[in-house]
Amino acid sequence: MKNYFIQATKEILKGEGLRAVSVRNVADRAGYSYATLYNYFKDIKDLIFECVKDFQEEGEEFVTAEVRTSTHGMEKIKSITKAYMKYFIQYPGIFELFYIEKTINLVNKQPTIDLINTFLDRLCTEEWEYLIKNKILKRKDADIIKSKLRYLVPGILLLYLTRGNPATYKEFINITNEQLDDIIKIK
Amino acid sequence: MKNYFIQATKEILKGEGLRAVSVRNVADRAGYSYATLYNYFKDIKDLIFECVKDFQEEGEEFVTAEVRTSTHGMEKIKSITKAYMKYFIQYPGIFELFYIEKTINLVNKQPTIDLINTFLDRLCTEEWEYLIKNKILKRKDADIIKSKLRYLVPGILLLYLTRGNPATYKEFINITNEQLDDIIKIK
DNA sequence: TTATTTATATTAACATTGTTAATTAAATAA
DNA sequence: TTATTTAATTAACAATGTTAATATAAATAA
Repeated sequence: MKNYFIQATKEILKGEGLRAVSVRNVADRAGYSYATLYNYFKDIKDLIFECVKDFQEEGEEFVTAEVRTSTHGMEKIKSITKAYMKYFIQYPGIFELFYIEKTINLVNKQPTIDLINTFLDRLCTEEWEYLIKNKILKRKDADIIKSKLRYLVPGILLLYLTRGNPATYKEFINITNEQLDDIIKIK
Repeated sequence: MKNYFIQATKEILKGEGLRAVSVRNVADRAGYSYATLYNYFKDIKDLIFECVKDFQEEGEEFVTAEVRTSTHGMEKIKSITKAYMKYFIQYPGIFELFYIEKTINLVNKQPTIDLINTFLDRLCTEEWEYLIKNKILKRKDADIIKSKLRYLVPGILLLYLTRGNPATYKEFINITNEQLDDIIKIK
């Protein structure tokens, strides 16, 4: 039941984006009245944030499919990161939801926020463990790179998606490659 | 005249933040009717974006004051960058305006957007020129560092301000220092 | 100075948002 | 079957942005 509303919200987020999500819009698509929604969600923000978990699973599948052919190594970290970014480029509404939308009750939704904050880290966990196990990298160095990616990746996405910087997708890809190569190369 | 509305908007942005800026709220504070506003601005977004230039000047003054005691060198680039970040931490509403608020008519406001995109670069221009002139750094290396800062800095601010990552201001400062030191050290 | 025109400001109104309270319909328990 | 509980809908309210019609102030022409 809750799920009808969540599915409808997800469709709108992926299609028209965050600003198109309204109580009435969601309810119409779900086939119920807008007031019914309040029997299942505290408010519209609550509903919107319920979508995060689903999108994480979807994003994980997307990334997994994209990097299937990559072989182990630092290059795979790079591939995962690029696939991660590609997912958000494909669905800017999901980027808004993950990184921009103000939560108001940040404390109330901490588990969801934590999920977002560790998303890329989790996608790479397996690969980091491989690299450390095979002595290609020390754990300490891995942590440094992780930390750099954690802030750089949303930064690039933010400027491209909300400020048109760089101006073209091609440049976006070039800059992404440059920056990732620089961070990821073993020193 | 236009200026009354802009001043009012700036006060609200600095105080209560972007979501508190409404046509009626601004007009009340400016001492005029809300409809009067439409004689001077196409819409509310237009008004909001008119504030950017003023905040840039204010931000520049803030940064200049903060780094007054710094001596020339890479450390000064770091100081400028930290002061830049401090300004946004002090006024999260200005960060929203600069990096988050969707413009809708992005093409229409390109000069303003360009202003934002080059803000930090411009604050550092003088110092970069000094470093290159004195052969402390090659222009090419300076450009690489500039590019890294351009994406990293908004990334750190975004995660801290909208996702509470890291959780405390102290950690935020530590991470900022770590990341800046790593980027800025001469290789 | 007075009348007319122009510029400016305000009021009223509408559509769209989120949210809540009152009402109706459906399902379950007696 | 009837009573009670649960779920869904309608109606209503306040706040938002925006526009059109009206009123007022300022400037200009007679």
